[in-house]
Amino acid sequence: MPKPDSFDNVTADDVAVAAGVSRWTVNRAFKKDASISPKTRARVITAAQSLGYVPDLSAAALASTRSNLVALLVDDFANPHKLVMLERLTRALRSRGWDTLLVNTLDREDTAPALMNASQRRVDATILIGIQFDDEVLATALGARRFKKLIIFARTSQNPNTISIAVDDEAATREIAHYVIQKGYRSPLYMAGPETVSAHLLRKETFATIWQDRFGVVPDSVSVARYDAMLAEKVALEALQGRDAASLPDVIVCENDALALGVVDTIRHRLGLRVPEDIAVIGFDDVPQAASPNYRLTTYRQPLTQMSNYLVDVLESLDTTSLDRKFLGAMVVRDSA
Amino acid sequence: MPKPDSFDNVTADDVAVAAGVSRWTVNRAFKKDASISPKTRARVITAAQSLGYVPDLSAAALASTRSNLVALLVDDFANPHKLVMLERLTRALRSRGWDTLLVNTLDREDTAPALMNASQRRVDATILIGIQFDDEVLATALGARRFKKLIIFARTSQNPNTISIAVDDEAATREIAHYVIQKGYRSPLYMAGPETVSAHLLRKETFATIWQDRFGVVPDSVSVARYDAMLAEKVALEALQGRDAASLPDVIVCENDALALGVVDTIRHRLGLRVPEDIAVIGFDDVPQAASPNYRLTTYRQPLTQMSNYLVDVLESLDTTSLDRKFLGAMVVRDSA
DNA sequence: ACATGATTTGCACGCGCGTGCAAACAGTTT
DNA sequence: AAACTGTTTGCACGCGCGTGCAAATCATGT
Repeated sequence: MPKPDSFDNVTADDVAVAAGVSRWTVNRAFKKDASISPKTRARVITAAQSLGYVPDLSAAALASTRSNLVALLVDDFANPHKLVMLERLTRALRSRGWDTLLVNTLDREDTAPALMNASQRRVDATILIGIQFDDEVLATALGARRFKKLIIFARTSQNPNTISIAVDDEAATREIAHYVIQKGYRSPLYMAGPETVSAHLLRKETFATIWQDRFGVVPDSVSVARYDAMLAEKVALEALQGRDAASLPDVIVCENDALALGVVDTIRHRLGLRVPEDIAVIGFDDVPQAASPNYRLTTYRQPLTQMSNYLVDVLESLDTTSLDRKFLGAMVVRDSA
Repeated sequence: MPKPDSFDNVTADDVAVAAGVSRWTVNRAFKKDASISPKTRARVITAAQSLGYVPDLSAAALASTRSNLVALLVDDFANPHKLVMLERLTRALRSRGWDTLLVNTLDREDTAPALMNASQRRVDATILIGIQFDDEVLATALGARRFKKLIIFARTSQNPNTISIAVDDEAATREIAHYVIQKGYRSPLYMAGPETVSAHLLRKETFATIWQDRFGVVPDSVSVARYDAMLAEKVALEALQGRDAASLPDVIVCENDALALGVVDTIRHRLGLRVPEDIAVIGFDDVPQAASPNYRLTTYRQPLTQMSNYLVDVLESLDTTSLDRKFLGAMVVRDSA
């Protein structure tokens, strides 16, 4: 049973004497594109392996201006899509040599401390994939110049000095709206998620605009305080129960799948109606469950892998500090609408 | 647009001159239980705030033997329970001052590099919540003495020099088995997940033993290569289709909810049968969807919050390097069995 | 063999803070 | 006022590596 103090610290110096080179040559051997001859590198690596040496990245971070570390600020854990995002992002980051600090933004008040926390670890960038941050906090963070890069992922931010990498909500919603119209639905209900101040999904507004342009009326809508299927169930029930068949919507367009799944459950199990025959449902994100034979949800898929890889590109570009990049996804038509 | 090089570095020295104290006093002011008078601490904090200073944790980690950082090695992202685990763990860790390095173990071969990677960041502990690591990798890691603590969370490991914090699988399975028996089911099918060498769920073995003791026969079982509802759907279909009613199981006991959800879908949508009338289903974990009106899954809930907090206790206890702690959960009876 | 240019190697200094101890200080007692 | 005790503050040194440049080495041509 090794005692904690027996934790050995093989440093580059140890490897240096073993390989008969200087300490700097040792570190060079572990650095891509470093000026070192293949022979010495091989010798150093061999010596390092026999000693069990690996470079200490936290010392490297201290000495240089880069850490190869990013902070990922997350909340909204009730949304199954978060798991997919986490997987895709960490995969892209790790496979290209970046480490990820996962920060659970505990509640709305914790956003500022969480940002601070990230900066204390010398991260090269802070990525926001939550929904709780607001303009004020963002502005403060940017004002303190503590962040090399502030990246808002999968949401659009109008904030300058901010990098946003997201799906083109307008184009996506246009596609959805046209599908709804083409399928002959005429009394839609839009179910939106929580309102965030600084980073936004333009879905609801876009849908409303398109609908109004076409039919002259603003479609009904409801809003759910969290992206949570169970909450969406409740809200949908409150919005729909007691209505007679004629006054029910013929389609419910949801801001994302988390909401849509709850809506489908309510339609079937609380209202005793059929999807899509009585009420159709459309989601957004194409979470894994959307494909289940139970839901067969018609939805819209974001190119998450592509977006994640682009994010790493941005990390590696030294100068980018402000950007608003949009990606096109694709509709996934199944049976729910 | 602030240039990257304008990234200011307020250090403790700057605060020291501003507050008229030494640099060490500044760092003490930010350290709990440090020997410093309330007055000077207040003065220092004020000066620090006006300068926008926060201690640099990566420098602190370099200078001391502790980093307040843990690595969390994850895979198995198809399992929705992972999201719950991530939330609970990061919440417990962060609210008690620990930061989390999220490492996506890309594939089985990546486990060793991932462990290495964690050690390069000077983490105080490495937590495994994935399922891909095997004995060999673990032994190597432990042999290299690069880890102060190796914690296996939500799985049991017989490996010495390892800390495992998990639910008591035997007790849980016993409870489930007794429920099955008491409800009158007599031809169960056990659906197990992938076999992992080093950390194990004792569920299947326990269930089989209990059943055999009671009825003298080993229950049928199938195994699914990943905790993935879609894959479970397929495996269940292959196992069940073509059988006549008499030879179908009356209950399918699943190693966890990820599998159980897929099984329910198959029973209903591929076989056209009812749950629980034709075939009952039992899961494990109580993932959020298990409560949906669509599934109403009977399952077993692990005390994740309690387990997470205990994990932090272990982190804070300096000497623990080997431990096997088990928690009791509770059955959640719904409609699926 | 010598000169030339290209490649490879070595090094002084600093990144920001922790450790452990010694010096300074404050508060109390006689 | 001196002596004593406990608290608060200051400091030399080191954690392991990167930066940028100078020195050394190598490959090549004449």
